[in-house]
Amino acid sequence: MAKDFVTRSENYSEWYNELVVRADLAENSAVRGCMVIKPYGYAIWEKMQAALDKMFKDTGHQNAYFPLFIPKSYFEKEAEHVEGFAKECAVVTHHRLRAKSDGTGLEPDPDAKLEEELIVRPTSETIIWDTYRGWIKSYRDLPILVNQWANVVRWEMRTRMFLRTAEFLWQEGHTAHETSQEAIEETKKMLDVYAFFAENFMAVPVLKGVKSPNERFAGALDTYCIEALMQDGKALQAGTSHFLGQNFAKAFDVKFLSKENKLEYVWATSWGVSTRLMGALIMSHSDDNGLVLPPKLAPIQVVIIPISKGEEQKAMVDSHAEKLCSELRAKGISVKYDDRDAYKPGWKFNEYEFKGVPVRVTLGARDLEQGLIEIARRDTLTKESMQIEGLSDKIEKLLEDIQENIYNKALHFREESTREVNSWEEFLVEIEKGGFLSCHWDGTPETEEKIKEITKATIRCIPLDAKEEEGKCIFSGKASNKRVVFARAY
RNA sequence: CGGGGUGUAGCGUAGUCCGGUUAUCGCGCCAGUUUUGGGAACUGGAGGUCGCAGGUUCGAAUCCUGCCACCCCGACCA
Repeated sequence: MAKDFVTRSENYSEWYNELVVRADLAENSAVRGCMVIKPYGYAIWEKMQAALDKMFKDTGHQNAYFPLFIPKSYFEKEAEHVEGFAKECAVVTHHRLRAKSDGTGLEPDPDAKLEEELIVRPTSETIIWDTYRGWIKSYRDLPILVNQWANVVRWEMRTRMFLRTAEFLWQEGHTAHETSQEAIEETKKMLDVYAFFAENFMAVPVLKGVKSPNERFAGALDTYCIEALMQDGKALQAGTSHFLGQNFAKAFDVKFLSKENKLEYVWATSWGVSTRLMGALIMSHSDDNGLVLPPKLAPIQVVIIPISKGEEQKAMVDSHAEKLCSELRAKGISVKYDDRDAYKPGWKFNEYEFKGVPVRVTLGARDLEQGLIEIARRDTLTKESMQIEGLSDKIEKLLEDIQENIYNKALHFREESTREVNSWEEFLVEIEKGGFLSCHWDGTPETEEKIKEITKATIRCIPLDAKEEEGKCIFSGKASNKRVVFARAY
């Protein structure tokens, strides 16, 4: 049991904050709203990046890099876009500091004021579309399929590590196409990539859908999203893929000559996932004993802990450990042998349990004399004695089992937290219990806005697989032909 | 940005109302010895601008003023 660790039921948000720090994932920095991602947390992010990056490249995308700074005037070119982001921009006004006249420190040098302020990018559509104008002249230049791994800044009022920080890491794909249809296909394709990643790597089941107009990205015609459900019953938007139409092409005058020799505006998409995925990962699987990681993203998949008395036993345990490590590494499994003398086995058990290492192997001199070892799995907290022969094969299989088990557990939770609601009275009761509520909605922003005002619940998405069904809006009673998903969200 | 709360060692804290020796205790840290199957024990030791800046006072962690940071609840959001 984790000592002095608050439980989820006692205080969910305190549980989350403490978990992030105690599992050594990240800590608050001296800079307001910005966190330090620590090596263990960053290692998880690197595994996420590697898997996503491969999928982007397998679907034909290339990486590139655009400037951190964007001239202010670029934001003025797309009206909806600027309205969405203006309130949370960091602005660079000077390029030099000088000593204050009273000797108390530094101040921006008035002589070094920028003629035009630079915005620290909150997202890169504007600078990228300004650049694309120079790249695109003909249909032969299309499509452009580019992704960028970067940091962005959004000056948020209230921040929480991984879920909402003023600076965060992400990737943003920006593609340019000849036709509307091709751009929409790209938007959906990348949504599928995200959903596949969430479910198969993170072991987090997600709902694929389209945002209602209220929740749409600033400047998009359609925003597709994946929505996950956290253990406290709140929804988390885990990734978005936008169909931008010709909005940015028009704002930045990006045209191409078609096969028919007609000058046309380019069709665009953008899509992104961020370090917020770390928050989704943490909140989906972890328990009152600490972090639980899916094997596919765990920096350490197997930890080996030795127990011995005296030099002779230690040598024997060491040699078994060495053999097991090399067998596991040959299978591409990341393994750590923790033979530090400074900590006792019990201490290490708790340490790795808290950090979510999927499999623990205890190599004890007493067991080894009988050819046995002990395997503990983090997801179920169960232990089992096994014969040492063929151990690496069993561990390989076990890692697959754990990956599947935590996905199924999360899926089961989501299914049991998703229910159909057919009346306003019922909605008011059910929304308090958390989870996804599948309801009829009249399709108007006014209704959505009122429901949000009264209950804090928003439409998370209109599921892509929603079936046609006659019904009445839970709020207005007007006709509706499909159900949408409501929830309170992060 | 509005409402509420909190700042004392790396972390958690006592002391603050009612100013007065060398700022309390636990964890952690360092050294040594004994230990090792679910967070080891003993002995010794290091570590403090009491959030910051002013002020009142013989004397301030304690009283006053201003500022800053963080947490919770709202509005906003990947």
